[in-house]
Amino acid sequence: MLHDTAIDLDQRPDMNFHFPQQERASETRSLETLLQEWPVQRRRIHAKQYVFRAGQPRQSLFLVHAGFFKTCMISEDGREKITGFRMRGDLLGLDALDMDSYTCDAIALDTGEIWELPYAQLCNNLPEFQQRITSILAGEIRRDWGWMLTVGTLSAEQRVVAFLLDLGQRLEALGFSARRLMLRMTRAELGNFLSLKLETVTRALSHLQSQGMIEVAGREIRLDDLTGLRSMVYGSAGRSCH
Amino acid sequence: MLHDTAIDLDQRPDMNFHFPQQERASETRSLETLLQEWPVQRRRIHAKQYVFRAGQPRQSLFLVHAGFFKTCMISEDGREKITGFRMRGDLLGLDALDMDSYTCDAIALDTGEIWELPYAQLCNNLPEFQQRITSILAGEIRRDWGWMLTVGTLSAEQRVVAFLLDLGQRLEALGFSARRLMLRMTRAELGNFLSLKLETVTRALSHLQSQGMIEVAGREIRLDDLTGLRSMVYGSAGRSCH
DNA sequence: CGGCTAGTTGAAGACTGTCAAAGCCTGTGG
DNA sequence: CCACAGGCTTTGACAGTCTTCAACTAGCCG
Repeated sequence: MLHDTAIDLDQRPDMNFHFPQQERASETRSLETLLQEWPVQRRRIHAKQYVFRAGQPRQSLFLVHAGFFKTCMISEDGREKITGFRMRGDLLGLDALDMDSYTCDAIALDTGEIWELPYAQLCNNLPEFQQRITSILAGEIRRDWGWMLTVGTLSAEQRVVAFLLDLGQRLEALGFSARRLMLRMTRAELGNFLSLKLETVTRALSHLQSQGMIEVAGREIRLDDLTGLRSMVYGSAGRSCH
Repeated sequence: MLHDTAIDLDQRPDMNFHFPQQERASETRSLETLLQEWPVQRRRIHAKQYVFRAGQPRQSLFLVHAGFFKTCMISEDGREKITGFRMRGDLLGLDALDMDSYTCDAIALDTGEIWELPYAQLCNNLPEFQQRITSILAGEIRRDWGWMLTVGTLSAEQRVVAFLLDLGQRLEALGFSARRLMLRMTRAELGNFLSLKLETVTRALSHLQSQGMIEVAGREIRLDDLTGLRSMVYGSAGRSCH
């Protein structure tokens, strides 16, 4: 296995690796720091388990401590959309802060651990907390807009590349390798997030591999040509979709 | 002209219409109520004028008081994505609350007026304010996710219908007709928001008109068959795109 | 071993994009 | 007042990317 975000929690009791000067990372550290004085409730979660479902009464916010999660919305008529993949340091339930029931599903993609944050309590007692939440919310909006831009203006293959690069970057911020990725989601889930069909994702990965830019072995993906990959997304190459 | 959100501000000095029990509307009212004791700076804006640009130092938050705006992101290589159309009661600059420069552009699509909110000051002096902002941010995330779902899972024509219905609903919440829409954006802008080309938008509108569901006259659009339109989006009809 | 899920690959088809031309509307200027 | 330029919209024909449908393989587990 190339790397592992979730298993062996107990062998690695404190995963406080170096945190690069990333915006997200610094926010996260502060959050975890803030929480050290608070008796947060930890919860172990297994793959395919729901952290919460849309419609359930909202009690808390959840901080991902380990593992890999997806959040997704389902329309009345059954259309589903994954709104994001969440890992250590991410918060689950942000979208429902002002509601009394959750508005999306949060589902574990592998074994993990989440910390339950009593939102109202923390707001009242920790002056910094609300401000921090505001920052995180704004960051989530920027991230969403970034994906709207990516999905709306790039070709299938470019979207896949953008996803791989983003995932690598996020993993790197957590102290893992940015080039050796272990996908925790199926091709269908990845496609759903990128607004592609699973076959298209497969084809994109195969094609990238045939070009020598990545190496694919099921869900293990190695990024061989980072600069090449970046130029596919940020460079002027690619079909002018908009 | 079917209706008008922007012009004749002065003939209509106080547009405090009835506010339905919409989540957004109630938030908005509170905001405007809160602000009555504060000397906000009003600014008149004309079509195509920027409220702010990405990269400019962030000073304030802007509340749209009248007019129609778009917010959009532009990638380094020039790809552009409209992240939303904003009207009375919406806030501009939310995405950059924790940054010291704006991260998107905000551009007026017609004449309007915005109120400049000194964010830091209001946070410090109005206990409710920060909480309200949190709610609005969470609402924005839900809205974004909703559009990600719409754009990611519906066909071109369905997306256009979803947009028209949403716009009608928003206008209704402001006291206007939900069936007589005056589009303030070009076909290209509408297409950009929906991740479609302008020709596709035109074709969708033409086709809907040929089916007798709407009536198109340039940017004036009348929704003739609301239930039919709704069934196109929420019903099980439409190609199974995902 | 059989069944199941996940992934890969191929061929055909569909929706949407691309390119092009023409109509429409507005505002400007003669 | 009309002409004209420029931007926006509409429509058509064609092309292309992505989806759809299908078959096949691989890995996992009872």
